[in-house]
Amino acid sequence: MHSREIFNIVKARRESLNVTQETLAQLSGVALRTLKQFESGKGNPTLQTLQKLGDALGLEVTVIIKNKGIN
Amino acid sequence: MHSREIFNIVKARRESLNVTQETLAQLSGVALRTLKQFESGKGNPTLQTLQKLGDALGLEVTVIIKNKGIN
DNA sequence: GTAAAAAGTGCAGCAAAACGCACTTTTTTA
DNA sequence: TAAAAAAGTGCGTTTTGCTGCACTTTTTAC
Repeated sequence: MHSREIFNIVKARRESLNVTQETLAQLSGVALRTLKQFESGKGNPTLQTLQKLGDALGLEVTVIIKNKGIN
Repeated sequence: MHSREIFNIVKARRESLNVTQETLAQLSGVALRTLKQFESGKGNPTLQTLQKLGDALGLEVTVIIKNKGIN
């Protein structure tokens, strides 16, 4: 599970845009409390929630599924 | 939201391995009912649930986040 | 150094993801 | 084509992601 890394990217992006958690919450439709959880490294987000954050931050969120090793 | 496509990949993979929904449920730890929902195109999975299915199917599940357009 | 802004946290409630069960429908196979 | 296996569905329960509120801590700006 690499949700920690995902949250870090979201946070970095938000900061690089000079946007507060509160503003991002409003823009994305994800609750401030939820954002705070994510940025402090907790949580198991749904695809929909990730998508909302990505949309608001101008990020393209894609799930890649590929074979592991030889098949 | 491309969860539909993700579910299709999971289903295709399961079928190519000749594994039933029931067996995949056991192997992955995701409930049979939940799998059925997914494969019939419904649901908004968490990263953890996707990961469980990927693990059981020998698939690598990765979330890619990249900039949209010019930044 | 202090006030304001932003970020982090505990707690409780709600909505929905995940689940189990019983049943029906579709597909497979003998 | 009948029986068995697999897949799909309705419904109720449990679990947990998401939320709001109140508060504390940290960071920023004056």
